[in-house]
Amino acid sequence: MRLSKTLLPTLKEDPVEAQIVSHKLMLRAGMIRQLGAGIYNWLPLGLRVLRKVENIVRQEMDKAGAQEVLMPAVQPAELWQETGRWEQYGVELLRFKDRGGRDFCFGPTHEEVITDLVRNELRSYKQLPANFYQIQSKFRDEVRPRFGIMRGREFLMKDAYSYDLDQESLDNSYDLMFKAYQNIFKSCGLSFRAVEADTGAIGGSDSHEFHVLAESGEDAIASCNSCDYAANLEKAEAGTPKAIPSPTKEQMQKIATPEAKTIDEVSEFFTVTPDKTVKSLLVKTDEGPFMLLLRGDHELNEIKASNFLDGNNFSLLEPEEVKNITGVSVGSLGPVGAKLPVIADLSLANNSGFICGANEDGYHLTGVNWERDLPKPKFADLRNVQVGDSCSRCGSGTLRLDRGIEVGHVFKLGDKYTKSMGMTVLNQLGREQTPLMGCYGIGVSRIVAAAIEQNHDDNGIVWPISLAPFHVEILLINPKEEAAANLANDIYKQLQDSGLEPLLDDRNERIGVKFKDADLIGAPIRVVIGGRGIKEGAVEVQSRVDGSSEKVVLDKVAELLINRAKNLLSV
RNA sequence: CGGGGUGUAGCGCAGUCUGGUAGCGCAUCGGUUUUGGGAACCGAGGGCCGGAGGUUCGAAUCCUCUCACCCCGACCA
Repeated sequence: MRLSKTLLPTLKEDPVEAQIVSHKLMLRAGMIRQLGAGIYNWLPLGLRVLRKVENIVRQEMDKAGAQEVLMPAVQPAELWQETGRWEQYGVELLRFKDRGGRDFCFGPTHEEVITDLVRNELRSYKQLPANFYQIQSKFRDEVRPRFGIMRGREFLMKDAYSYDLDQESLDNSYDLMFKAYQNIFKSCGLSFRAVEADTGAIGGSDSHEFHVLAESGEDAIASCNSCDYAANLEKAEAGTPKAIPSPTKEQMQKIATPEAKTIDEVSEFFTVTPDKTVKSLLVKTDEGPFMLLLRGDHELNEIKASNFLDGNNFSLLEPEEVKNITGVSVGSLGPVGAKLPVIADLSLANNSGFICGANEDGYHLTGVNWERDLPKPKFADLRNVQVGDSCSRCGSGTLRLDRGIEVGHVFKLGDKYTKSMGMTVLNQLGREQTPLMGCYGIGVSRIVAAAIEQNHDDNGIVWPISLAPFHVEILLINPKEEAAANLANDIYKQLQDSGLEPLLDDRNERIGVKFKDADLIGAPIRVVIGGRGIKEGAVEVQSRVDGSSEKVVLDKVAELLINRAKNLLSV
């Protein structure tokens, strides 16, 4: 591609609306432009990268035996009503009516559409297992779109849906996808991690997320330093920490603590570390209010709590509600004498002599013991794991926390959709049987942003070659110098003929501008061609990755560039 | 949905408090000189000052309503 004939509007300054590196760089490098909140135009440079990701995904999906289809973006409400999701899905589902007043939505996902298709077309167990995928624009009316295409409302997604006759076959299909995903992210040149995940409202048994590790990630990932356990913080199981025994066999005492409300204040008041204290939180579900107990230095995991309580509409109570229900302020709540059902985190099971609120404003209890001072409550894993916690899987390792960007998610859905939509096939016995389903998503457009988060420096993007919009950039210092221009054109053509994608900066710009833009755009290899080099009989080949450069004699340049690019591509 | 902020040239902003029909830098176009890390000079074009209504002799500026976008929080297959 010749830069003189390409829309590549680079920006010198950081756009004010961009918060994270990838968003800034995508705007500055002229890859995208915003049209509305969470909605973006893809310019030529950005589209080239997007297509690279798409093709990698397509190749691996095909290799794994999935069949590509293309479903409509616009879907009739009837399908969603069949599975009940028309009501359940909430505000993120963009709904609208057609001319005749019929309800439609812009698809945020396609379980209903694909299941409708296959229930009409698949009749026999002989047609299973089957896996269909598409690469398509989705729309989710995010409450708060942000970070450019990282969390946009319209985005490009690869979604795949598998159908199997039984659990064993589903496990196998899931495994195939899991491996395909590893190949995909590896091919994209990303540093990633597969982690166990909560299945959320979509339901199902097993679920893994694939995360690109990056500081700007919106998710926290816990992983063990000894075994291969890794999980989203939402899901990560807490091991049981060592009991914190009471320093003395003291009796329970009520102490006036007029100024101490928060855990920090209470710990300071009693001059103990926060892990000697217990915090009491009030939550509610449809079933009513509950009191949850956590060690003072621990944090509530609302997903675990919500799953354990098994009610809908889980939420923390507001301070005013707490006061209304218990007659006590938030800062003095405690389990002794509490009239609500109490559930305590596992880490408290063996503790004794702890400090907690006295259920009376301005007072705390010290030296509290289970059974002696209050009945033993139910125990459950309610907290977020912390750095340094022992691993619940292997018991010997400890956990670390990293930030991750979720770029893929695989689920075993079971019969949730096939059953509600009445999909059956005939089995070996000639009986109707409801197949089991799996679904597998990849955020194609998000991968572009994630790749930049992981591959950039102060000057711009440093593409892994598999995603690079161009393999080699040729910087022609002065297009008016005929010898240099001829050489540049000649190299350009040779690169193209060898199947590579070169970018020729043949603009009538000063070399400084070209260098700056080349840094931004981030082609892995570049070559600088000017009159001086031609006179010396050698031009400079540079690496965007490590900034190294070397002089190469003129008649070897094209060959060297081709070999170098192909080497990088084959790794 | 709650809180905060911003809308003035393609981009970044000043002007708004204190009303007199708009300015700076970058970018763009023409010219001259330059040409190995974001050039210099000369000249030029480009604005329903987010929108609607109101106050006023007169509104980017004051008032009312509205729309859009950004940030924090809540929420989140």
